[in-house]
Amino acid sequence: MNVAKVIVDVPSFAIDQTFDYEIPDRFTHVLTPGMRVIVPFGPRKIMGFVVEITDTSSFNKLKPIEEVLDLVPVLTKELLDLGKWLAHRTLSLSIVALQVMLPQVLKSKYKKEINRLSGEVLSDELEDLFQGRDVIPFEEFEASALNYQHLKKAVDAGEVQIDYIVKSKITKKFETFVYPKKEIHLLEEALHDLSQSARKQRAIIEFFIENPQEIKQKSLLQTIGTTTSTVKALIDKGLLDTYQKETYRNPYNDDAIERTDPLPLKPEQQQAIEPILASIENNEHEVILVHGVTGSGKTEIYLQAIQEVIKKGKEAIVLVPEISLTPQMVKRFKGRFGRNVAVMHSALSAGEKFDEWRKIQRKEVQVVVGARSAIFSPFENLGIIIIDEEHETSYKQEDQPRYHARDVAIKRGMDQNFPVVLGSATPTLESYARAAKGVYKLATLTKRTNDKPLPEVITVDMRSELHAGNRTMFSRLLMEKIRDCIAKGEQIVLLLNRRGYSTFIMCRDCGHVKECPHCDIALTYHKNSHLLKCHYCSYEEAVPNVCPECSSDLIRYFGTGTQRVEESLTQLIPEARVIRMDVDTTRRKGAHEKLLREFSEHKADILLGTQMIAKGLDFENVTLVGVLTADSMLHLPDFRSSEKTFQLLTQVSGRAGRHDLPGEVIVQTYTPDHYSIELASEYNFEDFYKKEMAMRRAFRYPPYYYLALITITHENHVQVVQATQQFVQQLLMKVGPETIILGPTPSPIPRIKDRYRYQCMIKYKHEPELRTFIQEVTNNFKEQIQKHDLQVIVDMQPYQMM
DNA sequence: AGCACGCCGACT
DNA sequence: GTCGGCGTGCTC
Repeated sequence: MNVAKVIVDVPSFAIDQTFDYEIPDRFTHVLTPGMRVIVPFGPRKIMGFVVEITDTSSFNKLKPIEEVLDLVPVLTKELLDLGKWLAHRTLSLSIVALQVMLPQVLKSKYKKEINRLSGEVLSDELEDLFQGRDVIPFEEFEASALNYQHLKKAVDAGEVQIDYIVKSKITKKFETFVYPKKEIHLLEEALHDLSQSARKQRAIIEFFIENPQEIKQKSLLQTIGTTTSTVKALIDKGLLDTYQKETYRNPYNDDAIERTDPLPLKPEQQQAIEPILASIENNEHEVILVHGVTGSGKTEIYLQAIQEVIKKGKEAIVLVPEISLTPQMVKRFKGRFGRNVAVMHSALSAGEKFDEWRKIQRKEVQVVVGARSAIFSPFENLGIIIIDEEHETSYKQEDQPRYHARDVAIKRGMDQNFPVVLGSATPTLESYARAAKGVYKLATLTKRTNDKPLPEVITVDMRSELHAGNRTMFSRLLMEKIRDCIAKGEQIVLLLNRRGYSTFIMCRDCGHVKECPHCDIALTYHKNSHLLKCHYCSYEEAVPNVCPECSSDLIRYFGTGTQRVEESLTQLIPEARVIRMDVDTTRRKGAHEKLLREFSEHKADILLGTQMIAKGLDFENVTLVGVLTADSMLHLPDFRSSEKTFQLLTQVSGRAGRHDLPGEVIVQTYTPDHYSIELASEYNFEDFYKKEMAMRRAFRYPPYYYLALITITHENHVQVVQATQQFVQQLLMKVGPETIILGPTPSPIPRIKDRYRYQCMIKYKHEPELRTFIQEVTNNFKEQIQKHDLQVIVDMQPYQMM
């Protein structure tokens, strides 16, 4: 018998295994592993992935597969294996691991319908519900006053039947094409017969006599300057016809991008590319860390390495942090490889993502440039994976499956024998330490390609500003420099490092801070809507006029949102034209690019923004970069806070003076002596690395120790504390003596959406069975999880301590 | 997850 | 008696 092993779309602990199904004869020659199918599961129908095809099953009665959704597998053999590995690595459900590799539109939706069987007479109540229709959505029944018994009777009597529908969300895009239905000489004849007054119709016929091929209706109408009514008239006359053709959406207009040629490499670049080329040449897996200062030409190295890969007929994946932030980056790749590039990015619509994904699946491109999830691109002949800005935290997915794209890249590289290139001006300590140990190869670029020195960094101690009576957020030096700059017609980038801050409201009399009633976190004030919102649940409320605690009307708006900075900036320097970039001003699609374009066209003097302006931007005319609050991250409960501060300062400094004009950086801080700020201002990565490594060693953090974070949540405070305590105790009995388990402690946000959160942190050096142990202990809580709604969240390499 | 089944108290 | 609420167990 033909048997398919299927991972079904039920995200549950108890269902996390394959289920066997019989393959009906009509599918035997069609069905291969990696395809999606619809299978009966209990009383319902659901989607599942075929992971294996065999001829035996230990079950004696198998249900048949209902339907096959794909003609070509959506997951390759490699990706199926990768999914298995991913589920194990991140301790997540197989179905979740497989789903994450596919574009959103391939996920299924389920619907329940009540179908009336022909010829049957229903009860008056049911007739009312159907209102003459044959099928109604199940929700209509649920919303009605009828009870379930009533429906069941009708089902048992064979009057109606409940159908379970699997809906695939595929949205292919179609465009209308117009083509001549008659031969040219017949068209010429028709031209004679057409009335002289039908000028537009004549124009169209003349057009087709010139170019008798099909043409996109849209462009035809544009060139002629008419509307569909004209085309329709000609169709009615039998001269033309139209049809719908599937097309790709084109979010980036490739044709407008100018092609570029490889640039000659400088000696340092040449040295850096050697090991990469060697690894490509020998089909040998190798991780190469390219540590290069900003402007040292890392991208050109990537481009030329990819060129080599393409020459061998293989494919390349390039990961970049957040692509919409760097349209310049996309342009560089499209400029070199043209239509051979697919772009995968979170700002694309679901349909656009699907189109790009299909270009990869159909092998129409050899290069993918994309954000984190592009690491799962279904290439089958990979020759290289490049991760640019390797230190970026966005490569770690913060919900299930909690994977790090770097780990996935290295796994694919090892299995398929190709190099993985990690590039950064500020590598993570983990990667740099591995390079130092010789696990990775290290290539260092110390010179900028334009031979200009890195901009000078001046730190300003904001404490002495305060002592001198300056209570604004701008130091006197920064003000002076900004005015200078504007006077010279040069531009400024101002970074407000807002992480760790938010705008909240506080009563000045009693100190009361308005918090979310469902989460233990201060509500954030949104000026546009004049509402207080919670960033963790969807709660929002109006801003109170008086303090709810003490009825004082002295309510103060705290924190330093970009809006407030913008306001005080325009107060201090009225002539400054400011572009503000933050979540509020970039929410709309394309808003990002628009703001950046305006700035590059010098429609503003100052670009003010959060982290999103720190990366990858390149403006000729920017000579001054100001960091308003360099230390706002330092005090967060995060062992990486020094590293993140160092990285951010280095990145943002690289934004100044990239071209002919020399640049300058002003860093405002309350802790000018902190090593991450001091060393970043000297561009001294080596010393920072040594210093930070010593700290990590002392406090037993990565890269000396591995981490795992277990968070347990429940509505009841006492139960969470108890459960977490038991979890820690049970785990302690299993792990080795070297392993440290900290906790239980409340999570940094102790309550979200009315659920209390406790966590424990595991620090370990060598614990090969840890995953099994965690699974075993979690299993002991099975009952509490299934019956009492206890939640256990495991994060194997946490980046955020929440 | 989501569905059916079955037990139990409540209600006209 | 019948209705509906909730706990339990199962899904190839």
